[in-house]
Amino acid sequence: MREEDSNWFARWEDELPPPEELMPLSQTLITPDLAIAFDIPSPHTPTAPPTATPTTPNHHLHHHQQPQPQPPSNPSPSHQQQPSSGGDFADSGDLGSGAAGEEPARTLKRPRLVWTPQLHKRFVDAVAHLGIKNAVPKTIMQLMSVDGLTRENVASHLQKYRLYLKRMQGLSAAGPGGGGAGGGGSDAATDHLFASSPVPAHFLHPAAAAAGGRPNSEHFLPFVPVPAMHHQQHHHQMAAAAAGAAAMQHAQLQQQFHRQAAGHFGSPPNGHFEHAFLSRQQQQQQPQNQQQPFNRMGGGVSGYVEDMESANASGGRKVLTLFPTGDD
DNA sequence: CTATTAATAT
DNA sequence: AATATTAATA
Repeated sequence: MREEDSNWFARWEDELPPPEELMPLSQTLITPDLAIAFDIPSPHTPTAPPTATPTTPNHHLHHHQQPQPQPPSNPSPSHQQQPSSGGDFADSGDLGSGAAGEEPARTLKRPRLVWTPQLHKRFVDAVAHLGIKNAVPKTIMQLMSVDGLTRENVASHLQKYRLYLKRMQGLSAAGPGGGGAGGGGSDAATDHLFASSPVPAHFLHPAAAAAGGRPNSEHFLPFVPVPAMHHQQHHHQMAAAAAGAAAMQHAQLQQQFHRQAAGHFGSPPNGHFEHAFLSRQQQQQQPQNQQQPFNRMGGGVSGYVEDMESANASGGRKVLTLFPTGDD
């Protein structure tokens, strides 16, 4: 137990690849152009959209970072969204009456971020590396270097993560002595995702860490090898990846999901996954056009992941799934 | 004014 | 339930 404490950070670097090697993390941003092209509607129907047209989960939006007006250079025919049977474009008709006459297209809403175990791991590593003190959203986000990740994303996750930690501490301290039924488990269905990554000891036993060895970096570790974001604007640029690589990732992801979130969208009859990933995508400044040949690969992988789940009353939900650096 | 956290909404 | 968004506060 203690030993781990002593070297937990010795290997963190091992797990966290330097930015130089920072594997092509990927970001998953919807392509505004695509959306616009498709006339993604912004149904101002706050009250339950009708039955059909689930593809219009948009309401209003207002905030931050979305890379510049994504170069429309993506008029590419990569419409391979969902091979739903031919001519399914029918639904793009005029979805949401509002679409016409409004220009919500410009302001696109970002798909929900899906915290994959990998992402979460990066998160935990970053938090651990920073130490509870500095583990604030912004810093974590920077350390994670996951392009596309926003501060709010991290903040939200952090909030939940803290709750999880607390829950664990409570259980640990008070002793699960309860019958077990009411106590709630630290693993299993209660915290599926969180349980998948080991929580650094100091997080659970801050006292012990402080009292004994204090592996907390807190002051050393120059980290932040990340390009650094100066303002609050990221630039996302899509780079075309090798089709093979992308395909592989795709396959991997599917596998992963099958074993990890198998209960989420793996098996449901109406659950489908159409995940795609990008490749290199750090914050770089590039001419606003110059999009690579994009993913016109045979597989049909898009630069972002767009998945709709009709399992929710929310209607269509786009899911953004970032991809981990591949170290794991 | 910006970032963080807590609360709340979807 | 998992994330997002808002509100209040530091």
